[in-house]
Amino acid sequence: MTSLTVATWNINSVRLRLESVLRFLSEAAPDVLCLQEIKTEDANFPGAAFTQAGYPYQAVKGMKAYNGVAILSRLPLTRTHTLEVCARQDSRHIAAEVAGFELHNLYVPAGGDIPDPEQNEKFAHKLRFLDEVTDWFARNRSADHPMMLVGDLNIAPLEQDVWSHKKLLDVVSHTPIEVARMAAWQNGLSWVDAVRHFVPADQKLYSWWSYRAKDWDLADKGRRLDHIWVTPPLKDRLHGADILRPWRGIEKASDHVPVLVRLTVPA
DNA sequence: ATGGTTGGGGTCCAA
Repeated sequence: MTSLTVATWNINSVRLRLESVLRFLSEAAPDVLCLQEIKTEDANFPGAAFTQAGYPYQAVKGMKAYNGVAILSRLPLTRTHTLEVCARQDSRHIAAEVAGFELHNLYVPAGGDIPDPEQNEKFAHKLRFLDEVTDWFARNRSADHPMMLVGDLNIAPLEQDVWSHKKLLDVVSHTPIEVARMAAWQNGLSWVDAVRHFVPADQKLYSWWSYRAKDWDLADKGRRLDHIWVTPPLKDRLHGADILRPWRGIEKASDHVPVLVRLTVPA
């Protein structure tokens, strides 16, 4: 058995932050990196730079200006596919087989500001998106299938996944309605929250801090929006997880930081 | 209670 590291990072423009991604690959040395919000068409994805950095296996689903996801890997990626959730071609999902399991990389819609699907079409879309992916996994996969699901899910489900549970109950990303949707999705295939597997639920954990704070680090009003889940066959192979807060403090930082897990895989 | 910042594309939308 050997160890595999899989990381996920909402990069908020892969072209603007290319040098940061390359430094992350060099310093954290993940075997696989899943990116969200690459904000570029496939033709402009800086794939050659990643190949040169030792990540020749790549799966990219981009679009102009918005969204976009990609998987970079040291190991071969096979059976790559994408889902068009809510019949929109908005590049929010890509999946591939790697190291003997199926890896899904997702960027869930943020959902706008008003936490009411009647008044806010973006929030309605977010809820439909969650229902549709839940249904897709229920129909097409089972809990005994070795899978990992990563990405910016734009929901902070636990009380200690936000800086103030009380103050954020009406804030999109932590409302009971979307937290319930996420629980249904997670319970459907008995997905295990791989980060909380190592960190007790009463301990604060954030992966995102707003750009709008005067001092993000001092105020520390974060939320855990970025997640890594595994199905039961991978659960006992997990041996570590990290949320890399220091990446929020670099020059021209993304508002999200990398999240990673380590697991053993057959040699 | 309000407005605060960022990215991409093109003089505004999404987060």
